Amino acid sequence: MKTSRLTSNDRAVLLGSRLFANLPAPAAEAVLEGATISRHEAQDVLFHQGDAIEHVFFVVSGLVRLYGTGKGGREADIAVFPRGALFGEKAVFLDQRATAHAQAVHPSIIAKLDGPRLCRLVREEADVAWALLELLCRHGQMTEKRLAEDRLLTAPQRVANYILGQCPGDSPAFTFRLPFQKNVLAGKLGLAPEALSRAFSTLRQSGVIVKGRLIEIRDREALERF
Amino acid sequence: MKTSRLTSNDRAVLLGSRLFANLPAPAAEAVLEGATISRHEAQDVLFHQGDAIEHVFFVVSGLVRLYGTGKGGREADIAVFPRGALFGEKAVFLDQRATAHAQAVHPSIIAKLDGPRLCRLVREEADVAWALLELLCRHGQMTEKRLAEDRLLTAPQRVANYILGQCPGDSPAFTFRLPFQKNVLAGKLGLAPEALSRAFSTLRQSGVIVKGRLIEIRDREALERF
DNA sequence: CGCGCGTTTGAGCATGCTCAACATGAGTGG
DNA sequence: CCACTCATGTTGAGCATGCTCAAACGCGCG
Repeated sequence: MKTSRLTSNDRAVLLGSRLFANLPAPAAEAVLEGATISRHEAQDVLFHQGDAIEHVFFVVSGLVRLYGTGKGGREADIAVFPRGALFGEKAVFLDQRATAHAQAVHPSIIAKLDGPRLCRLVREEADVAWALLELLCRHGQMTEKRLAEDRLLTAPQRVANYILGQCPGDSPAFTFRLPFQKNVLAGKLGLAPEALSRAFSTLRQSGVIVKGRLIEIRDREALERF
Repeated sequence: MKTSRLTSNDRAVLLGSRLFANLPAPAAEAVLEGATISRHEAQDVLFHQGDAIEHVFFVVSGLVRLYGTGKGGREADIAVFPRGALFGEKAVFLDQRATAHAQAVHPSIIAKLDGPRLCRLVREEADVAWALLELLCRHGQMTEKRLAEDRLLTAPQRVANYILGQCPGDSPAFTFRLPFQKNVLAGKLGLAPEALSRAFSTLRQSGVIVKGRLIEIRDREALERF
């Protein structure tokens, strides 16, 4: 892992992300001031539970998973962050240590925003505060939704749900490409890889065809009924 | 359910809660401006998934649970809010409809803060924005922690965890009273009531004695090992 | 006293995990 | 371009956990 300054491409990705979308340019620039970039190989651990966190992390490219650990080295994914996602902000704002581990799933470029500086900006710049408030609300809702899903849905239902979440508004049939290995999807859905595989098998009879990372849905209705 | 203005006792509870703890008096007053109070019987539904939400809710007294529903009327608790807790804020700030149902578990007094007004205050008053940001961070962390627990811990482990969370810092033995029925605890922990009962049975051999709502822990170490 | 709710206990069952074997596929080097 | 290799994905069998359904229990309250 090595650290450097932002390239102009990095800046473009950052400024184009949801967080910055509704932020006036000066405020956005202020947030980026002092940010650094680091590159990580797949499997690199960005931080461990209990680490002191001094930065808010932003995925410029790649994929990062946030996970907790239990007895015997068992791991459970809490969230998976694609390009454009922000994480680590809760620990920073609460001035706490990390409550989970973070690991790069793909080779990743990560922007690190200066934590204390961001805290100050939040207190001073209403626009920044509002942007982060919205972001936290969205994160919170995602997590709550996932919690409810875990408790309500079977494996095939969760997978069906995920697939429907990937598909555009109303088309009855469509195809898309998984943005990561099935491995990772299984973790995200709280399933063992074998369970995911079997869930896909089950869904085949509802018109879901899986070829590698390509998912083809023939009958949206059937999926929704699941 | 009937609606009225805040009593001075209501104000006291609100101003003493975590949200207002670090808020200067004028800002706190501004937040409370226009708030109303409503009383609810146990089992009353405050709102359903999909309802338009115009208020941020605050539990002055009683207990409220937030839950999602699945096929066949199955329910899964997302959170349980005791006195002093705030909820509904995510839907309000994102200007969305409710993503879950809320139901009074005990007879409850609920303060309703005017949503649009609060949004405006957040944008104008840095103190208010910061207070809500912290609150959202705490909520988010709780939810994430629960998600990880669900996926990592068995029923007895979750119960042991809950018990340890209720106990003061370091005492090796202690006793406390459940703040609600076992029923509700089961929901909060994502268990069927029967599973909770059996978990308590299991924990008996680790020095946990349950008499009605009274929980007595003889050996804290044994619980942590679980 | 008896009704009703909350809790406990029991038995059977479904879901998903573990472990292991096997298949597939991508990447590497000859 | 093929062969080899390692990682990834699939399939199978057995098992553990927790859910469902049903019945008994206990306690509070009319």
